[in-house]
Amino acid sequence: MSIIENINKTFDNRVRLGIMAALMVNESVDFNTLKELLAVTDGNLASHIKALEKMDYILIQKQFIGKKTNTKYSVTKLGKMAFKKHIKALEQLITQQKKSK
Amino acid sequence: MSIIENINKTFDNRVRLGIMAALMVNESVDFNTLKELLAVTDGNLASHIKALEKMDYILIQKQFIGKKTNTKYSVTKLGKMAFKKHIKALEQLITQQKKSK
DNA sequence: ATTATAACTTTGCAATTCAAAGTACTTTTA
DNA sequence: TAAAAGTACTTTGAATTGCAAAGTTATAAT
Repeated sequence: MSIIENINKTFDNRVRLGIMAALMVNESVDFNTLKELLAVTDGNLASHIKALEKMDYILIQKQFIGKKTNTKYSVTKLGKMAFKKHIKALEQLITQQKKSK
Repeated sequence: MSIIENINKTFDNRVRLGIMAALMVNESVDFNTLKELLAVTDGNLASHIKALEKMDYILIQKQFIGKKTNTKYSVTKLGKMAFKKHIKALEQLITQQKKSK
């Protein structure tokens, strides 16, 4: 059993990690807020969002704010579990003990 | 200022993250131990090691154990700093507060 | 009617990742 | 002593990923 097998490949990327982190601490975050937060182009953001949605880690909700369209995202139960597992794996990785032998 | 700018791109990869983690808690680790620990092919490991060495994050030391060649690696001061900064950024990312407004 | 905003999709190139094969050198084994 | 095996790579090549830029659709403001 390798020490890195619990590290989720989906979260290898900084943008996806950032999206997930933002959604873990906020009930929902919209497209432009994420875009600003992560300093990425909209095409790039959209593609990472798509990747997370494909994994069923996040949920897309389209709405209107006044007369403007607004798309917001939230993390699913599965996404929460996956992210927590990832963080735990990172912690273990970092705090692992020296192995003797 | 983006919330992900302190996340080090070099550590986006699980293998490199694993190498660094192993070297942070062990004074040195040799090639075959890393290979086993991370469950990668030797070519793949060698290339990730090379990438870390190129950044001056790790140091290569060749020696003999008995009659066998043995290559071991250790983390440099720069590597330690970079890794710690990365971990700190991850922590901040995860524990960030809801921003109002 | 033109311009702007939102949230994309498409395109296409560049960088990354990885396994597999090849290499050089040494050592062990038959 | 010839063949096999181990160490630590390098090289090759193909697949995947990442990204910016441009294009798209639809509505809204001017």
